[in-house]
Amino acid sequence: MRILIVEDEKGISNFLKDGLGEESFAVDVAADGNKGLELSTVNDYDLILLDWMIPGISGIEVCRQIRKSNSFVPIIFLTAKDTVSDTVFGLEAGANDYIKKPFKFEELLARIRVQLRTKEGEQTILKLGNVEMNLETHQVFSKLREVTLTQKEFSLLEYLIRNKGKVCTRTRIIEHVWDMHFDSDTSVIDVCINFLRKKLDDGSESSFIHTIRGVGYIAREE
Amino acid sequence: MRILIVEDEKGISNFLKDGLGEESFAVDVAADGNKGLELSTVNDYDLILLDWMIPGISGIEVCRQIRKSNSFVPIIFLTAKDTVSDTVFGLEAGANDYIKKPFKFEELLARIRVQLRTKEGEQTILKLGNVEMNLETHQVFSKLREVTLTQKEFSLLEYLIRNKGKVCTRTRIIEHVWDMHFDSDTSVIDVCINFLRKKLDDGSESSFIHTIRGVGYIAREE
DNA sequence: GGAGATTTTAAGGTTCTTCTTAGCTTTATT
DNA sequence: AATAAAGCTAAGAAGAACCTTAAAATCTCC
Repeated sequence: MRILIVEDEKGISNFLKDGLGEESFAVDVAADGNKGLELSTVNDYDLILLDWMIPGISGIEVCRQIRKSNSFVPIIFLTAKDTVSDTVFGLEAGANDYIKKPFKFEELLARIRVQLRTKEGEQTILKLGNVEMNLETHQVFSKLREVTLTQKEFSLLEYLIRNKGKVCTRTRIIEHVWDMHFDSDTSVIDVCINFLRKKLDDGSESSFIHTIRGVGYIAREE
Repeated sequence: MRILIVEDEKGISNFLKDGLGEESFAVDVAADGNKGLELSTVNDYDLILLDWMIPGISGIEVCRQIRKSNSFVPIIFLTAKDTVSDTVFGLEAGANDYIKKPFKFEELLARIRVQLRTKEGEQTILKLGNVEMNLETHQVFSKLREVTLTQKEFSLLEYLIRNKGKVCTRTRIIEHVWDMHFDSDTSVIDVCINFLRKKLDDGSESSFIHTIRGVGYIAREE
């Protein structure tokens, strides 16, 4: 799960980044509106935390722009104000929720979970054949035995399983899991796939991650 | 499906070439305006990606020239700028769409698909007689039995089936399935057709890929 | 700041794809 | 029936893509 924080006050953004990191979200931070908008177009976030008052383009305008580009990513406003008109403005601009500063971290977390749940349809467990991954606890089981995966391995597996039955091209994988955009000459994917297969396959059996030569990989049952 | 990329930054053009290759497009690259214009007159592309700022003739001028020669090939501009006037200029010069750098690869892909009118969901499965190909999973079935094809075999089959009932001349096949650097005096097609027939036909029956002597091939039911 | 873990790079080996070649078969023409 | 042209097939060479491993670089957490 990947979250973008658009917030100029270093104190708050660090606090959020650390807190959310501990909850095992991948977190990016943008310190102003322009940067925030750019990151949100380039990357694929599961949720965006947007401060109302930021340098550059205002939060509300960032929100409007994102919606204009046909993205339905959940957006939660962080606002110091609490007037009715502001709230209305925010929701009209396409926000899903807002929280008034100062807030308790637990409360924010609860609201984030609400947004992600409606988006994911309560899906915290992904399954494919013998492999089961719990997104909340970050645990992975293969044939009921627990397997320890690193961050990268975990996201790669998550991407493959979310797209099970479809080919994941190398380019798509690099974009979604590594967040690289114009770097085609790398073999990180091969290595990471290698690790995954080693950790998840029980020796004899052939991998459920199939290679499609010249294209990419696909996760398939059976 | 064949695409021309006119782009001087090696990093970007390589990235695009690889990514589109994985989506089973045949891709040519031109590093400047003159080369781009030349290739576009010599070859028959299904779509052109045109960078705005390139050495030699500018992207916009290339676009104008192509249109002047009465070609209606879809053109998508890659642009770093985003002012209204630039967009207007581009569209006036005859572009069909434009995308602002930096962009997500999949967004570009979506726009390409729109131009080629092969929207996802509509055409992910191609059928002809007993043969069925799923473009998303890269799987091919013949009489319900799965068959493994290589990249080239896959693209060739795709081209034949997309044009089912029509004669595909050798020249067209070479142009659309292979990329440039090809002398006409080669028998790659024969060989590839041969493989396809072997893999897809169940022995006794005659192939659904018919040879038209002196012209090319045609895929026909029954 | 250092130890350990993670991630990336690099290189060699292996496998698979693609292309070429060449001899053979079919078809068309005289 | 002979000849030529076009296509078919098989086998092998060249090349690309992938796998594997190890070591280097980077990140994390005391």
